[in-house]
Amino acid sequence: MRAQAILRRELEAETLTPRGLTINDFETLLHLSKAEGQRLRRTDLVGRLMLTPSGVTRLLEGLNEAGLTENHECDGDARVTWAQLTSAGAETLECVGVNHTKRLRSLFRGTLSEDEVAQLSELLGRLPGVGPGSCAG
Amino acid sequence: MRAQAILRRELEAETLTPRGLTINDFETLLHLSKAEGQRLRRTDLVGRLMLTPSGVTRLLEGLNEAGLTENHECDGDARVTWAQLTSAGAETLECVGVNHTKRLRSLFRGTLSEDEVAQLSELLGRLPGVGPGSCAG
DNA sequence: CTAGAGTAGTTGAGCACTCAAAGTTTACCA
DNA sequence: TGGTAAACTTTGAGTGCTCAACTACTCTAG
Repeated sequence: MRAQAILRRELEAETLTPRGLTINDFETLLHLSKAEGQRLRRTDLVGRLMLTPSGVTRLLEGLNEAGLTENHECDGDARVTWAQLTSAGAETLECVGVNHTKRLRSLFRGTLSEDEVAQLSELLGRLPGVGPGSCAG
Repeated sequence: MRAQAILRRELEAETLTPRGLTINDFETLLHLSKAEGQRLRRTDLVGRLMLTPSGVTRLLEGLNEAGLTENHECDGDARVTWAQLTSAGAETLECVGVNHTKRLRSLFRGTLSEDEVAQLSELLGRLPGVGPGSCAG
């Protein structure tokens, strides 16, 4: 638990904070960019980011304000509002993402081999309440 | 990173929150109980809990208020104030600790074998910025 | 013995999140 | 068809932490 806290902080400071982004901001952009139509419902993000619904509301608030995402109504279900990646969002994701994943990899390389990373990922993935694919590497 | 977040929340809700404790409260008590004289300096806790000095100040504020720890001056260095475990603190640690570690173990058992836990711990321990012994098992 | 650097700790402001409660829309079933 | 349960989301209040700036003490070198 502690390991993650410090690693997270380090990564965040490295490339994200200078652009005013948090890890969850970054991962939101990442998830959106991978999603069909580059958009996701709030509930989808709740699952993917492991936040509460209100947490997602606040997160998107900031992202919308920064122009990196947009709200879109859903025809057919007035309850849901899509979070849609804007071109500005895709752009900053590209800039940040390259540095971020580069930094991430370089942190793991040297201490952990390719196999060990896979092993770690497998073990972590088997922990209760945690499905696979919750890692943004 | 996500794995830890949800695991932490689950464990916290299980046995800690009912007593008004957070994970860090618990770990503070644990570290104090293991320390010589059952007391530690603020700086020691900064290292052990991976918090900032101000975080530790706030943490101890609550623990002191609850009567689980006490401040003690240090003869010989007026800068430091010890965080001292009280008997009430030791008592609640005992009550909570049993359930907490029991719950922790049962979460790991079934999904991870003894060897795998050791393996996971070893891999995690090699991550940069993370010394050994940062796990409160 | 004094100036500077270093160490220990606190404080105020702010942030990212949580919980509980609510509003709104949709689905299901008698 | 109407009523109730469920799904999706927001809001207000509160929490645990961080950062930056600060005070207070101690050590070391000249």
